[in-house]
Amino acid sequence: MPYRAVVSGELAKLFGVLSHPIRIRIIEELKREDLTVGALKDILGITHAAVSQQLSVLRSNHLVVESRQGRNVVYHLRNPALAIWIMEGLGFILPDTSEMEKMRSAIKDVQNAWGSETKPVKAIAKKSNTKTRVK
Amino acid sequence: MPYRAVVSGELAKLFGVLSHPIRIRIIEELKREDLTVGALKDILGITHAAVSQQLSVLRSNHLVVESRQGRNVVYHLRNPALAIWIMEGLGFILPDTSEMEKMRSAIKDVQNAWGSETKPVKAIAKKSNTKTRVK
DNA sequence: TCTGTATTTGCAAATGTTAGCATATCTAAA
DNA sequence: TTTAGATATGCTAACATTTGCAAATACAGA
Repeated sequence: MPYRAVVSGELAKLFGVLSHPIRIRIIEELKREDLTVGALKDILGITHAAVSQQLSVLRSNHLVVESRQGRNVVYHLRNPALAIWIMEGLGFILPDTSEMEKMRSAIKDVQNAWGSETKPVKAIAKKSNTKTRVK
Repeated sequence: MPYRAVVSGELAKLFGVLSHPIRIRIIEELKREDLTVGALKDILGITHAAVSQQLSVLRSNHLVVESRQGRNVVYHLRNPALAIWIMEGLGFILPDTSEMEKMRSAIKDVQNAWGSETKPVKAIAKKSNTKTRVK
């Protein structure tokens, strides 16, 4: 039954794609509304190259989909449920005791924020760091 | 509102912990039953050092808990719901067209396997390779 | 229509950092 | 001493980040 190895490998790859704060942030923002590279650059406060590069990772792994709109490229989540699933992962985080309370309140804030900011099923909307290691 | 950065960082760290096939496999096996390092070594077919190393990553991130039993060390999931949540991530995997069908059936197999092998909800019980890159 | 320019995005290379593996050594319990 | 685990070290490969440049498009002017 080698399928276990295959599937755990695919899952690991998915988790690898998500193991970057900027990519998490991008997904978080795309849950609210479809955005261009420029808009994400402003929201996240990073260079366009950084945004584009992280988007290319998400794109090549089919988590986001692009669609050109004139000179802009608008990105949206292929499966919006992804953002919800990601947020559920908060339940498995056990913060360090030092940062415990800060994290607890932060998690609650985000849970509230994500809960209220429901993405309007919308049409063609148009406007507008850190490193993470394991050991 | 810097909490977004804090939380996305914590989430990214969690995903980083899970971005390794062996660690996924370990969680998968620990969902069925608590296991020792030696047992995991046999099941996964890797060296005890490799098992111990990956367990230390899981342990330092509070995903698994150890308990000595004589000369053995038994590991179990801190929160068994973690395994279920991980499996839900399969829904966001879009396999390459080449491997499409193989993956589809593999995913179904695993979903079935995980579905049936339910770990007894038990109380305070006390008993008893590949690399993954993103781009 | 054609041309030049600014805007937006993608892509590639260079550099620094880190994870994973294999091997070996070390510690704890019986 | 033996068995089960944990940890340290060196090597390799992959990742993150920045910088620069190329491609595509829109728009203004002739």
